[in-house]
Amino acid sequence: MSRSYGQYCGLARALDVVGDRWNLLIVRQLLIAPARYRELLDGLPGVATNLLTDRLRDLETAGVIERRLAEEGNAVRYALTPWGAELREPIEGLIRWSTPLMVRGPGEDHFRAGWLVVPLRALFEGRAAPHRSATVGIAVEDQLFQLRATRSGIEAKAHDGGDLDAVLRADGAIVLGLAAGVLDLDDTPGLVEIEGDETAVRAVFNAPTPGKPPS
Amino acid sequence: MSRSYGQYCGLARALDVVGDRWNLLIVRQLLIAPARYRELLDGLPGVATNLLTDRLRDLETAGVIERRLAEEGNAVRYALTPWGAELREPIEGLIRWSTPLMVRGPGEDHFRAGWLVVPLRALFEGRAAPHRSATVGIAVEDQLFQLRATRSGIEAKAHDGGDLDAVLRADGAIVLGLAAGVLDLDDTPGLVEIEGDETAVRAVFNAPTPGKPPS
DNA sequence: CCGCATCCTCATGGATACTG
DNA sequence: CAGTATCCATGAGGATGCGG
Repeated sequence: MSRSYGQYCGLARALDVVGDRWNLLIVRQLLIAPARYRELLDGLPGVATNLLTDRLRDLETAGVIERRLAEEGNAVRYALTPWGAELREPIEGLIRWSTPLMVRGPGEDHFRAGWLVVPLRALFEGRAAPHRSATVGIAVEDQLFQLRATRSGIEAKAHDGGDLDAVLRADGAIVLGLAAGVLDLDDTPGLVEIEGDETAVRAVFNAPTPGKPPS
Repeated sequence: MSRSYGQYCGLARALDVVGDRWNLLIVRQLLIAPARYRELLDGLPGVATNLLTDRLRDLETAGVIERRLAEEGNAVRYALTPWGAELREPIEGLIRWSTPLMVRGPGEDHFRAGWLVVPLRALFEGRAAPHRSATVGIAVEDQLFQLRATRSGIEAKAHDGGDLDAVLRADGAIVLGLAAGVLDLDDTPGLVEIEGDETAVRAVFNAPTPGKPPS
């Protein structure tokens, strides 16, 4: 555990628990689904093994995550506690805030399709959708499309002006007409399954109240 | 600036900007009010002067804060940009999440009355109040009182069962019957003024959906 | 005084190799 | 597979200096 701020302030005490490097990204992975150690390593490109181990221990003793022993032999599975799962709200807030940082595209950054689960749930299931409209852009094989979620439903159009069929199915899956894949958002904690090349799907999110890009 | 996560994920890119130590606490201070360098030092007990300088530069180049030259001579004043001010939402989320960490009281931690501005605004002005009820406990000279904000107004009662007068005035100030002080929340970015001993006021917040304390 | 810049020490993070 | 152990680079924290 890192050094405490020593401040009687909710934000400071929250950061004492989840403010260390990698901690919130670990929570992001477990918001997608409970995972094994190896799955976490793969979903957190760049993390060192000793750091992941340290952070998992810290988060466990803090009560954010828990180790579950699968009935199958001795396999360990990490999952969020109910309190840890409540980090979804501030994490979704940070994701909405990050919009101006996403519009420049992925560049050389790593990408995992599973990362789409959290913002997609924020936009289509969360509180943002019923309250105010939101737009999600999905780039499929270098073409950019926009999905706009309003109270009346989901509209889709190509970024260049042409229209596109997109359906939010009754079972919660989003099917793009270009058949890039099926995003399955049915049950908590949510799991994305994408048919075809995983790296073919990129997403750019427009926040409900977008701020100014940092130039 | 610290090392980038190198992940095309909204949370990772947000943390590339505000994830470094002290960054979100600096934003907290500027959510209270624009401030001079010296005021920031006082509102961030424990920060080293070189770190504060570094972080202020990082946040400025990232577009989160800006330096304003007051017309009075050469005084520098730091303030949030519009984009930086949108960090209020995720910060309030983290503060709500931190409730189980606050109930154990301040202990040896530092305290500044100004820190109350952010959560109080979250509870009484923000989205939490109209949507669902919230309870704020304020400890005044070792006595604990609870303020409960509902759609119908503000109720107050002593923690031990006795009643207490508390008024949310039309001008936005909260006046406790015990005359501990007046919390003035009138205009953005909000300023707290407390009459009397600053350290006499402590606050414990109950989140709308409180999680389990970490034992 | 204010607003930093420099210096120093030590804890932490990162990459790689290794082990039960 | 699920971590440990090790080594090195970096960053945090405290003290002090310094120009305006």
